Parts: sequence; C-alpha cells; structure tokens
Amino acid sequence: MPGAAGAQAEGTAGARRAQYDVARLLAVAVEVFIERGYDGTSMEDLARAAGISKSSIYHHVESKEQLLRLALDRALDALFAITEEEGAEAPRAIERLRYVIGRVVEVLGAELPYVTVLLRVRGNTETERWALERRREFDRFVRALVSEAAAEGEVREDLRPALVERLVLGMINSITEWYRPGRVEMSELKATVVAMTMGGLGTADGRAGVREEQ
Amino acid sequence: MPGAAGAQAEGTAGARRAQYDVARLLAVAVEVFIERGYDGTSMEDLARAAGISKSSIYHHVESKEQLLRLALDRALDALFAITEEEGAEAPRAIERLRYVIGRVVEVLGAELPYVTVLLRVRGNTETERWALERRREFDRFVRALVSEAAAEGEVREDLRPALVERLVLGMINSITEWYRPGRVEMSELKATVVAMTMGGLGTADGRAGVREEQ
DNA sequence: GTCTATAATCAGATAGAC
DNA sequence: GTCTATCTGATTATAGAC
Repeated sequence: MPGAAGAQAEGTAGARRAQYDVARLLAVAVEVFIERGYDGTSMEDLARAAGISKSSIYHHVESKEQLLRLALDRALDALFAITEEEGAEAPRAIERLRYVIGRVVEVLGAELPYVTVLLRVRGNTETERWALERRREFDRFVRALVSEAAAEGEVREDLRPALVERLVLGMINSITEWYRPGRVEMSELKATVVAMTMGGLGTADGRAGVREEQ
Repeated sequence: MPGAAGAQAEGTAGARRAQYDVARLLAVAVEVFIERGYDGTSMEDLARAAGISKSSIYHHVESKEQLLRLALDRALDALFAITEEEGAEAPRAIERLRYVIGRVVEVLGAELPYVTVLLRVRGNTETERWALERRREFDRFVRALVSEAAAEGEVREDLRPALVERLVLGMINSITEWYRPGRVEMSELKATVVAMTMGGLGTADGRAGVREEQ
C-alpha cells in the first residue's frame, strides 16, 4: 500500500474517506473479535480489517485489551440501563420480569456486536473477570425478579427460580449466535421469546400473568 | 465409550504416575480449552496442565488442532446417536420433540466438556467449519421435529418453527455455561428444561401434548 | 514415553519519519 | 493520523538423547 490509503486531503467536498476515531475503530475491532475470537485476533488482523497499519491503531488505543474493555463497557451499560427503566417498576413481579425479558432481547439486538463480545468473555484477564462480575450482577437482578414472581404465585412451583433465570437468560443470550438485523423482525423475535419463556410453546393459552401483547 | 479416559492408574499398588494415552491427554486438553479458550491455549499451557513436556504431547497427537478435532468428534457422535434412539421414533412429533429435548440435555451433561468445546467453535479453521456444518445438520433435525409438531397442531401457530428450534436449542446449549455435575441434579435440570420449553413457566398446566413426566 | 534444546514463525508493542 | 522498520518475547513444532 504505497501511501494511497493515508492520502486524506481534506477541506474538499470530494469523497474523502473518514479517518478513524476510537468509536469507529472499536466498531471494526468488535466485528473481527466476533469473527475470529478475541484471542484469535492479532493486531495485524485488526489493522487489515481497518485498512490502516498496526502502529496507527496504537495511536488511538493503548492495547488490544483496551479495545475489549471499551466493547464490554458499552454492552454492560446498555444492559444495566434496563434496570432503571419505568417498566422495571411495575407492581407485579411477573410483569416486571416480562418487561425485562423483552427489553433484554431488544438491547441485545440494538447492541448486538458489543453484547456478543461480552457473552464470549471467559475470564482470562483482569478486564474479563471484571466484566464477568458485572454480568453476574445483572443475572442476580433477573433472578430476584423470578423469585419475587414465584413468591407471588406466578411461577410453577416445581421450577427453581435460579434454574429458570439461567435458562431464560441462556435462551436470550443464545440469540447472539444467529440473529442478524433484517433477517428476522425484532418485534417477532421479542414476542416469540416472551411467549416461550412466559407461556411455553404449547397450543393452550390463558396462563396467569400472561397478556398477549404486541 | 463413557469412562474410557480413566483406563490407567491401576494394576500395581505402587504410586506410579499414570502415563498418558490419547484419551487421557484429550480429557486434560479439553478442560484447558474450556478454561482459556482454544486460541488462548498454548501447547505450554497444555503441557503444564498435563504435567508433561510440550514435546511429549507431540508424541501422542500431531498438533493442537488434532486435539480439537478429537473433542469435536466425540461431542457430535454423542448428539447424533440420539437421532437413532427408540424414543425419537414415537408416533406424534411433539412426543419425539419432547424426547429429543430431554436427551440432548442428558447428553450435554454426560459429555459436558466435549460438548462445551463444540459449542464454542467459531469456524476459524477447516476443522471448525466441518464441526459447524455437522452441528447445523443436527439443528435441522430438531427443526424438522418442531415443524412436524406444528403441522400436527401441537405448537402455537404464532410461533415460527425455525425460531422455536433456535431458542430451544439455545436454552439447552447455554447449560454448558454453568452446569457442573453434582451441584444440580440432572433429573431436575432435564425436567425443568422440558417443562419450560413445552409448557412455559406459567402456573397453569394441562397443555396439549404435555404429560407431567419425572 | 519422556526429556532438553532449539528452530522458525508470529505476536503485541514501540521508534521515529512524514 | 498514518506510515515503515524493528524490538522482544511467546508460540508451534522438531531434533535427538535417555
């Protein structure tokens, strides 16, 4: 690449390529992390995907790990924001749970690449362990909702709340494995997840705490 | 071939260290792959975990990738075996689906480390892409069951079979993220997954195609 | 079946010019 | 803001002795 890539003469109204800032670089990096795995991604891979040199990346971020940290932050902030929303304050726990389940699906779709990276973190580094701990905190928030709903008699009593929480979030999280915006409507996906988690896939309906919304 | 890994460590009463064969080495390797990720695992890591030197590993296997291939083979063989079992031949599709869902949970528990490695494969190498393709074949088998059950009127008609298949398998697969034998009874886990996927977590029951087993 | 030593390559990161 | 060139250390794999 003899110089051509870096030839950003600006000021003109021509089709000049946008230069990188951290956010743009992060967006590219996250796609590569997803495709090749974080450990399987070399700085050379990132440079190639971004169309700049390795050392240019170091102009924007301190390390590969910082890119990971930025991605995890964004995903976790989006998830925790749900806990502050109005719908998470409904009077009945089963309604709060239904709301949160639907919103987690939506956030997952809206922040797909960042959440995908979050869900693949295994705890190799300090950064990853910190992200895992914040994730567990969110899991506990959902588990509390299930427990409260159970205490209010809205959950089959042969189902342990901790298991229900893990399986429901597991179902939702698995969406990152295949969902691509446009191929499935988010509204249908959300409705299906809510229907399956709240009412199962059986043909009968009219279950306690279940309104057919959307 | 369950338990084949523990074939050593008997015979003489002496405290001699069991030497390695491929199966034992694979069992160790798979644990490290899970802990650190396949790409994040160096041959040095494997050697340390196995308590032998790097070059001794090369005595047993040709490469790190071969260890991965052996792990993936074992997991996939266990899953496909389900499709040949009697229960997968029940007259009604909803019953076959219920049987397969329960069995996949059980196989996942019985072959936990190998299935865990399988589910984390991303397609970086030819070996991984081959494993992904076999996995998709199994997914299609489950999807066909859902479609048949829908055709027999046993699935809520507002739920698309392809989405149901993905979400159900996603829920089951997520179990590898937290399940450890002994901490939760497999029978309870299986019953919970079957109950949630077939009937949801609502308090009402008596849904079509649902018997309360276990 | 295991070891030490080492080859060959590739990784993350830095220096300094333009 | 980007580049080329390079450092340093880690990684996969091999050679050959015991």
